[in-house]
Amino acid sequence: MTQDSASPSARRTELLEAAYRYVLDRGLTDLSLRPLAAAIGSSPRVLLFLFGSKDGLIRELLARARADELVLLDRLDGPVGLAAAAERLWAWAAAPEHRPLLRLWVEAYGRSLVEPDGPWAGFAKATVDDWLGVLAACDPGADPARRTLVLAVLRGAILDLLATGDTARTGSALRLHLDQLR
Amino acid sequence: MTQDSASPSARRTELLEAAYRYVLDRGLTDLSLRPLAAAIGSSPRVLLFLFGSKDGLIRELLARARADELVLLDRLDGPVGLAAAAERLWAWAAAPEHRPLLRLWVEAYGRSLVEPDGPWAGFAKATVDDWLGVLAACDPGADPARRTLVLAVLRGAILDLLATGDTARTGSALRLHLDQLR
DNA sequence: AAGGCACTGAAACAGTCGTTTCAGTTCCTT
DNA sequence: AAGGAACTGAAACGACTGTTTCAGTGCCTT
Repeated sequence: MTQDSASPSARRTELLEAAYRYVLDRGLTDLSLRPLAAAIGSSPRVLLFLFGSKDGLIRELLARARADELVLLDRLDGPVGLAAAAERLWAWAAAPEHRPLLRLWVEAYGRSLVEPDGPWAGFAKATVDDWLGVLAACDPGADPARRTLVLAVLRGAILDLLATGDTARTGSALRLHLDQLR
Repeated sequence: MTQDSASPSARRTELLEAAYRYVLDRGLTDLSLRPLAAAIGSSPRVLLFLFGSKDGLIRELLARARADELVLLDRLDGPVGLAAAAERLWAWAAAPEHRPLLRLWVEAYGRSLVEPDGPWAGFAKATVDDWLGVLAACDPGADPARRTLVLAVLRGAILDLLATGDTARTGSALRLHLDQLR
């Protein structure tokens, strides 16, 4: 009757991609099947058939967003050092075209803290581990506190940037930290 | 018929306080009038009468949360220096009893980024300004980039702490930054 | 005593929600 | 030709949403 995530049929991935673009600028919180289906040329019936439930769809959307993030993280897996890694991560995060993804990220992060059950479960923790893992790969043998600090600076600067749009101020704060880092 | 925020009647502030405690551990996103009213010994009718609308209630709840935060910020208004201010702010943020407030804060922050209209409007920007203003008061004449960096470290560490609960690692990351700061 | 103000209960309104039921398509395999 | 997947449309289900209508309570002031 329904279908789980094991068989990513063509139509399924096509609709997931369309839904992903949809939530990137409308957010996940008020997501509703009927408006979503209408916007991406489908129907609630089909979405439910392909994803099992709304929660199933949301899980896939979160996984899709995380995949977008991991594509970036995989591009700097060499042991280039903490400062260089932070510099490249910030260059990516500060790019205007990635802002919808970062907004979605903050939304899902907050949601998974308040509502530990449901499809959000573990999202916040998972992304912390993702980033810390990459930073560890970039600078093996470094102090975990150092990695945690770099991650905090990046995340805090992203929060600031998303709220104020002040690329200059947030960027100079980050550069200040990079200087302290070497 | 209804009543605006100009006259904070006794019953009104009493219910607001009860509702505030309620959202502190259930979150704002799935807030619904009937369950809320039942939990705090009221009725949807009364909440709507006292706050005008659900959005009005949410606005008041966000203002209430921000007030809680400002109480803290007001306690260190002397020009004690950036490092000392950061140290005290972290001591406050890392305390377990403030975790519900911080969770609520992240939730509202993310929501106000995705949905710039409605009662959330401007919440993220407002709290950035709040904190930056306090840091400016603690260390007048300092480089704005320095203040932005300190704020980013605090916020990033809070995000990490909320997701992982790892007080030791986040705390040592923050102490590392404090050392670099002096 | 009378009027008005602050508050409240019960019920209904119109709308949306996720999900299900039933009934088909289309297409590929045997 | 037959059968079974994969997919789809239309409509309904029950539950829930914020909000409104109507009808009251008490209580304080004049």
